[in-house]
Amino acid sequence: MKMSQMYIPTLKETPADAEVVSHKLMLRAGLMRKLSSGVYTYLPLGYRVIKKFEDIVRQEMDRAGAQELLLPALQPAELWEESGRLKNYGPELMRLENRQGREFCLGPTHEEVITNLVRDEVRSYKDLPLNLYQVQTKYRDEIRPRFGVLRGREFIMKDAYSFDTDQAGLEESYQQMYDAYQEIFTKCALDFRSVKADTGTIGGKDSHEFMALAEAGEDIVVYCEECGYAANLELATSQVEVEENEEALKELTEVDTPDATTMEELVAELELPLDKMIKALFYQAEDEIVLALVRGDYDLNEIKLANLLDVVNLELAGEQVYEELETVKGFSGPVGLDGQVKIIADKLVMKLTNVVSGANKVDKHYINVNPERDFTVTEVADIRSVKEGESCVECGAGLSLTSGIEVGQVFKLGTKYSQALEASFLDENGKSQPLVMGCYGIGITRTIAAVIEQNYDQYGIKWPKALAPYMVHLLPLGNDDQVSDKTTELYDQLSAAGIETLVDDRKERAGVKFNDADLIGCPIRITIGSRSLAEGKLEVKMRQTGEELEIEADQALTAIKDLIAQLK
RNA sequence: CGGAGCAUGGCGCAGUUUGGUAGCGCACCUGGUUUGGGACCAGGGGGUCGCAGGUUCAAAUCCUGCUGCUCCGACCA
Repeated sequence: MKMSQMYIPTLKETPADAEVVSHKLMLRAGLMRKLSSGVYTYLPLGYRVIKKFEDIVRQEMDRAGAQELLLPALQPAELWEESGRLKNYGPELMRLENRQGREFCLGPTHEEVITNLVRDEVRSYKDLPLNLYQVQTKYRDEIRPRFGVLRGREFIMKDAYSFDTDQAGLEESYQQMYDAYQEIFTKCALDFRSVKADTGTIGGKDSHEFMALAEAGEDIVVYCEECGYAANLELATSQVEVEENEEALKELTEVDTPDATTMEELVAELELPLDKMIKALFYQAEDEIVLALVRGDYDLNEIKLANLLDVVNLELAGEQVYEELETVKGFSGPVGLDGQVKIIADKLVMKLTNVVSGANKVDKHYINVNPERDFTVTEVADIRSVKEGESCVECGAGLSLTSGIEVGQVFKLGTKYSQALEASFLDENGKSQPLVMGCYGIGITRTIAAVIEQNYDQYGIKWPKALAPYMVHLLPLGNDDQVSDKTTELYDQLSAAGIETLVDDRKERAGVKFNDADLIGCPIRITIGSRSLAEGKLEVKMRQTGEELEIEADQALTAIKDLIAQLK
């Protein structure tokens, strides 16, 4: 393709509102433009990359036995009412109304629609297993879109749904998808990990996320180098050694702690370490009030708490809760509240001796608080977030934490949707059974951004072979006839060989062409200049490695094929 | 939703404090010179200063309301 005929609006300056690398480079390299917050137009070059990735995904999905279809983005709200998610999905769901006042939503995911389809069409176990997928634009009414395409209101996703007769079938379908995902992300040369994950509002039992490791990621991956354990921080667990404390129990005493409403202030006021304190947080867990306790040096893990309580909506309690329980924000604690409210304590809290907690009075805390003696709890559980260096539950080695971008997730849904939407089939005995489902998503646009986050330098993008918009970028320099003849000849040869090639035939100076080539990031750049051409040579620069070499002009095609074979 | 900020030509910004006929760089168009890492000279086009009110002889500038966007937080398949 000739650059003079293609719309590739590169930017010399970085747009002011771009924060992360992938966002900046996608704008600068002319891959996309913003229409409004979290909504982007994909320009020809960007759309090429998207199609490249979609094709890899399609190829692997088809290979795994899934069939492509296309479901509507516009969905009737009743369907979501039926599954119970109209409420549970909450404000994230992009809702709209037509002129008759009929309610619709724009699909953030398609469990309802696909289940609705399948319940009408699949009657017999003979039709199963079935795996259907689509590549589609999804919508989420994000409170705050950010990081370009990493968190948008509109984004492209591949989603697949499997239907099986029983749990064993689901396990198999799940494994097939899991393996396909490994294949897909490996082909993109992504540095990724599959991790155990929470299922959130999608629901279901087991789930894995595929995480591209990158600074810009909004998720935290906890992993063990020794045994390969890996989980999202949302549900990661660890072992923590606690020394048996032989200390004698001291008398519970109320002390003055003026204005010490945070853990840090309390540490300063009482001159005691964080691990000698109990952090007490009130939560509104749907209809119930819960007091959650963690050791002072830990963060409470809300996902773990929500899962333990089996609620979808969990948020920090409001002012009226403190009034009802006659306690004070910043000075709350479990002493005296047991029996009045459900108290969930982290395991580590129960091992504490003579520690500090709020006295439920303004400017007062208790010292020498002891679990069991001074308060009892409803339940003891793991509700803290793992910290770096703690021991792996599988093998005992030290755990590491790193940030990741979630590029894919697989779920064992089970019968959640098939029961809610009454999607069943007749088994061998003529008995009606709910379909056993799985669902499997890949964020197409997000993966592109993740790939850029892992492959760039100060000059621009360094595309891996599989996603490069063009494999070869020809840069003819000057308006020498020999140069343009050689360029045309090589372009024709490459095209005939099926090698996608971009030719910078613009009337631009060398510097402009070099800089745009670095920015766009095609793996192989070939400079055709009169200087080296006089010696029968072409200059090659490999974008991924920065390696520069010369090749014989009349053997160029063979040499380029070899170079392509070496690319990652 | 809480806090902060921004909105001036396609992009990046100055001008707003102290009201007086809208400017710079890049990009774009024309001509010329250049031509291997974002050229130079000369000329040129392009802006209801986010929107709506108000104050004033006079508003990009002051006041009120609204909208959009960005950042921090909360939230988040």
